[in-house]
Amino acid sequence: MSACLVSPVIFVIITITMLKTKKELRQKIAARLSQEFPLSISEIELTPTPDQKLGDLALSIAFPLARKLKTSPRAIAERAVELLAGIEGIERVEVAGAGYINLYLDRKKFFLEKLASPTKTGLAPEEKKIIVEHTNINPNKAAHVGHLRNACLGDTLVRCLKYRGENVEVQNYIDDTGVQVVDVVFGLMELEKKSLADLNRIEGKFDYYCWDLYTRVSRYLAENEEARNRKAIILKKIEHGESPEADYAYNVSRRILRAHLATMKRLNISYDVLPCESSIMRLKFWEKAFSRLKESGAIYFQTEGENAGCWVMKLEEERGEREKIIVRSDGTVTYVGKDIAYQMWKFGLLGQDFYYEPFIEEDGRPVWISTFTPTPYDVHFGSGSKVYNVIDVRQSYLQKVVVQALKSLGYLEQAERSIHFSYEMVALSPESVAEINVDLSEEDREKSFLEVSGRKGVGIKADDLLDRLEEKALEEVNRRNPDLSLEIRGKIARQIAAAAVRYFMLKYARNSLIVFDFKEALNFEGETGPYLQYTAVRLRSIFRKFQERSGISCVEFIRHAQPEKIDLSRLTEEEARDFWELVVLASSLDEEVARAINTLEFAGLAKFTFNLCQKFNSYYHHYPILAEKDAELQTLRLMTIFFVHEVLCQALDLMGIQVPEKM
RNA sequence: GCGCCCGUAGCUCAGUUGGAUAGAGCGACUGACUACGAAUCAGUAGGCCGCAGGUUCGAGCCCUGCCGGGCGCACCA
Repeated sequence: MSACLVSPVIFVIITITMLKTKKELRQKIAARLSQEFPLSISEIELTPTPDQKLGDLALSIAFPLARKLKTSPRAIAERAVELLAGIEGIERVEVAGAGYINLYLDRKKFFLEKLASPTKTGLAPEEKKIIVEHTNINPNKAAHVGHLRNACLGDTLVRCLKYRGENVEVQNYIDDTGVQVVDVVFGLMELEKKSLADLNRIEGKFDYYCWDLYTRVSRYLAENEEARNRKAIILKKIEHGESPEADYAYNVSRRILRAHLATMKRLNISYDVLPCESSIMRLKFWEKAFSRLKESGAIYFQTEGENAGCWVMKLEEERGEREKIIVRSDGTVTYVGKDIAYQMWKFGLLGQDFYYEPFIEEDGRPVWISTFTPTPYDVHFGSGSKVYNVIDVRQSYLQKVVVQALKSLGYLEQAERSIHFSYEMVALSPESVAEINVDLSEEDREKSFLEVSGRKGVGIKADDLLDRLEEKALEEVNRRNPDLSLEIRGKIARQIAAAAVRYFMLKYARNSLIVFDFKEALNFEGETGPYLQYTAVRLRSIFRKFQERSGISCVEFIRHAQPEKIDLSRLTEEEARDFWELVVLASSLDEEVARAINTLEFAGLAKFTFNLCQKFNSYYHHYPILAEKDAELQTLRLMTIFFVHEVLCQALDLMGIQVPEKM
């Protein structure tokens, strides 16, 4: 809530005990109805009505009951209405249509309760410690838009979990010894003949430099078979920490990692710890996991067929003979194997931890990186009770293998609590590809969208996108607020650019493939991040002007207003409707967050925030606030938009969107 | 071939676990700034919810079969 203008706590005194949650209401309803009907609380579902005229909440239990009891739904609904009379906080109950039971809330009570604590009412933590792993970009090239989707989803999950009160640890796994890094090392050593000292003399954006080098190496390796053997030797040396190859890998991966962290910082995304694959290898996490997997029979040695000489695993619920190779015939472990060891460590099942040292400092707090040699720092990570892995849908099969390994080892609970937060990939529209100067094959040219490929250099770099957004935002800010200092204008432009990206990545359901298009991503109007920011800025502008004109802050003013004097019947029918719609919508943030976490669907949270802004903008357009002469009306409207503002700020914060001071 | 996902307005997408009259944004067309900020608002047009069956009081949502598209099924990560 630090992003907000005012404190969320207002001291409105409410004498009557209020209905805290929908759950309580359901319990009360169940208690009443079960006197006469065969019902349990799980069957009591309160859904919003399609129209405010039909009340606020609807029960449709009369339909299934009518079937069971062989009477008409209408008759049941009528009896139910009698039974439900006089529940606290419910003004009245009515039958509608063929047998819907509609509840009308006591508006004044409801509003005052919400105003007293605008955010954070019903949610409570459910886990001891939650680990969220996201971003995980190979440290061999610049971050691209696909990575942004991962990081935005992951970071929003983190923020929502923290809002629920969870203890969350954010991990960003660094595959610093994998083949992708090796490719770049190969390019530097073999193609460019650069010494380690030369590396440090490379000017400009190092991640961009490697982006190009990586595609060159990929092409070279595809064309030169003998070179692949030389690359394999480099890979082995890096895994065993031999000089100078390992030094190259270290140098490249750390430098690019810094670039990635800087990119994510532009989006207000940060991490607690950076576990490295090099640490997993050198501390022999895998060996430990391997012996356990062998003992339990989770994996077995294949002696015949095409997988002869490999350690393999089978997926339980899979038919057929398909085996997943965990250890190759040359004795080296595959990526999945390392991932199994890593997942075990996350749950604290290895009985061993990394060593850590500070890598960079963000907001006065160190971001720790794992090491394989002892350090003087007494910090520990891992040992979560629940783990979310944010990885795109293409890795579903491998994630299943990891979970299967936990199951086979007897860690059923941990297997149950290993959540693959999967989402569809980001592809590129032909128009966007045309802007980045890559030569495409005939085949690719035919497609309606193109998959991002680091190897081919097909991708929109995250920093390029952010730069373009900032540039465009700055133009707008310069035009609208020319009197602000250059520094402030720059800051606002950066905030707008970040909001545009974050909202863009969130507004699509996770199963929806995003075909990235510059025209859409660069839009600041309509359903976009800047629209949300603009709404919040206007709200604050009203509060600021209120204070300038009245000499008292909005919070103070509301604190001294006497709630019992609020008279909703003074509103016209139209205003009463608009007021109530706004209040009911704003009151559902908790539900939205709970749903987002449960379904891992953050598009709903994004749409909720957007709808709230739309409703507010419309309300604001219709009803004067500062210009309102009637003091009572003004107070009520001020209270209303104050409540909306609190909720809006909280929602924006959950999406990592900041509110600029001006726009 | 097997597995997972997706087909909703011209375009891009929502649709709260099966509820009442299918919603937004963009684009198109009309209107509204001597300002509580027009990055806004008010309005118009635009739909066999891929097709065909089924389940039931009720289906965009569940089941089956087609049609069309995407992804995965590496001793790559």
